[in-house]
Amino acid sequence: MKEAKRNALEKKGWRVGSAGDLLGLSDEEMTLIELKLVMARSVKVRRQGSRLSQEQLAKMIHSSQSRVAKMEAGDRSVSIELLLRALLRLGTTKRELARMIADAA
Amino acid sequence: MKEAKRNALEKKGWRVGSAGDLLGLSDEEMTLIELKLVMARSVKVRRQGSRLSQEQLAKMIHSSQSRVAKMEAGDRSVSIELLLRALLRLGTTKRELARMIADAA
DNA sequence: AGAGGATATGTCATTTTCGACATAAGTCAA
DNA sequence: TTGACTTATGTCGAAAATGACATATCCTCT
Repeated sequence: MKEAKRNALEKKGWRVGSAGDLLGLSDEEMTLIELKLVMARSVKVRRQGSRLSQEQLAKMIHSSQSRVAKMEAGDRSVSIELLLRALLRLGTTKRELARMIADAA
Repeated sequence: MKEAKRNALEKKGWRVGSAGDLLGLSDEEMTLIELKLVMARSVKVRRQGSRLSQEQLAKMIHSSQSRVAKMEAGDRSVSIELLLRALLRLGTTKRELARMIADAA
């Protein structure tokens, strides 16, 4: 993995290949991270496309502005469940979700 | 929703249409639940297809037999993340995951 | 410049999910 | 039947994720 990419991930709270973990993450873990990042980007694009503020989207999914911000930033503390909840609430179809996963990683 | 189906969900810990929640779950919440159940079934099928015990699969994903059992039972306490982890570890391709999501709900 | 709205970042108490363990309940061959 | 596996279910303290809140930063206006 490129150093710049690793640094970007670590900024978001991901621990990618720390000192004691010479080989880094497993393929499955990397796939999950990449999937989260794809979903995060999609949330942002879709929200902006719908001309909603983070605050408005937060209300729609019974969350908070700060959590939406973290979602879109790809923060490690955000679960796939919450990302899915947001995407579905933004009208993402199952077909689109499927495409998203197929494209991830 | 059919009463039998609701009862089956509640057995697994899901709260579907409790007394104070006359209208039941939102479409998005139902979709998430259905997705989890589809993934749960797939984990079981794939594990059995690979002739692995729950204990063996548990080790492969650094979890425990009881959690795998709960996964396959569609228990509410199991996250989509863990289900994804198991499916990926069982060799599920992104294409197959995509198909799974498109089929859900 | 300053005001107002949006977004980013950090923290915290509560809730959810976690692995682990014990144990019950199935399955099946000897 | 007995015994060895396997799976189901309940519980627990630990860890992760959550909504909420405060506050900082960033943009657009005027």
